[in-house]
Amino acid sequence: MQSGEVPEVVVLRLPLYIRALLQLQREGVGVVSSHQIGERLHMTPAQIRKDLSYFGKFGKQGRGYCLQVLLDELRDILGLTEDWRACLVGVGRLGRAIINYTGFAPEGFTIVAAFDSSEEQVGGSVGEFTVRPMAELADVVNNLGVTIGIVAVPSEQAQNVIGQLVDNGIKGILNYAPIAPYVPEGIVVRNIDPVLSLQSMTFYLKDK
Amino acid sequence: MQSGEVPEVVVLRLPLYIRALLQLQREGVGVVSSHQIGERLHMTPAQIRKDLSYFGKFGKQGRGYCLQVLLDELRDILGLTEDWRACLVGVGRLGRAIINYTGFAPEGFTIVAAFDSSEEQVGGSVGEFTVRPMAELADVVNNLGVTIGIVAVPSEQAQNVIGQLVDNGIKGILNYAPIAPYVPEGIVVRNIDPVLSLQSMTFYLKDK
DNA sequence: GTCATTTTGTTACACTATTCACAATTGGCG
DNA sequence: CGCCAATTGTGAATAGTGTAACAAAATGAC
Repeated sequence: MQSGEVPEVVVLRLPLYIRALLQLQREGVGVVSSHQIGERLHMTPAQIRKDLSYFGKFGKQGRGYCLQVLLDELRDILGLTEDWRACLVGVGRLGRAIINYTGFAPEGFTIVAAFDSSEEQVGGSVGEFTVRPMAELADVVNNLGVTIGIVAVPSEQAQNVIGQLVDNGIKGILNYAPIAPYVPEGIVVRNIDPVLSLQSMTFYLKDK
Repeated sequence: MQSGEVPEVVVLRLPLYIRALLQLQREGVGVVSSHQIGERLHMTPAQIRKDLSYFGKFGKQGRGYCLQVLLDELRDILGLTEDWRACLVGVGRLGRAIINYTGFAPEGFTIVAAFDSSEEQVGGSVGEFTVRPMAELADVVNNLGVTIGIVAVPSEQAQNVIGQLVDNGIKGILNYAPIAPYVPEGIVVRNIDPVLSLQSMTFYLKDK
């Protein structure tokens, strides 16, 4: 299956399906229908079936999907059987919160190094990490097998930092800075931006 | 202009335009073209013009947009001329990070109260706030003019907390818990979920 | 004042995404 | 065994989004 032929919207939904399946699994469900999944996620069953059909046939007519099989397939499709290593850049308030965030590890994402471009931070310790200078980026990428960079620096520095990450071989960027970064073709960016979310929310809240 | 006739994708992009305009303003630009905005955001000028056309005519042919006018118009469209008050529920690690986050205030979003459902947290202090019990929710909504709830509780509690917020008159939810919450018609939800972002990212990173 | 240049707002078109609807199966039950 | 109810996978229909292209208008040069 070539990534190119699967619409990105579909890929973005696959993790939701995994979530729903895990939830149902905890409740003891062993065989699951597109209808049940859709209920959890407030989506139509048709969309779920259509999305899955991009990757193969995983269900049985009249019956549904074997939960465990579908879960494994989805994890495989998304590459979640590997362990993914990330480095953090920026150990200010936000960066420290990200390092202490316990939601990444259970899903197979591990932060293995912390960087900062400010002299004052370098050498200090954050959680279990000693803060490294940006100069050690190449080392870390090559020796610790890091493929993902998490960016938590002020917006003025973010584009520059992202450039450095990419130049040193990072393939994916999780960007917490409020900018629309430029990256070369083939680099994957995901932006986390609660302010944007609030700013679009108010459109629907005003005049009420 | 009815909200109903403006596609949501368009509304989601408006805050980006504001961002780009602010950036250009800081650089001393006074008149701006859709091409310049598009450059900043890596979007086509046509899309920007089309999006703006849902709300009116703000530009001059041959010249572009008066930056300040367009900025004010966009802020008005999104309801960002008001000040928005939010309450936080959940003062664990994540909640504390959100309270200390400095990105909300400059954009007109203020957290005015902090809640927690655990007895141990209630009465304690977080930043400048004394943690309140959920029972005070109605009071706060009515007396402090809170319209937005920020949810930073464990996933098992999230749906329940969101239900309480909605029952007490909250209109918008910024949800940091990894669930797809159910809310009644008319309530606006935005989810912040970095794990989902990473899980869809790896689809494009694997096998490289 | 005229002309070349720029850039908007908008219409028409191409592309993408979602929903519908149904044949094909499956499993359970009497 | 044969029938009923459930549910998949998918092609066709519908709905939604983005892009291209252009007339109209504004500017500035000469």
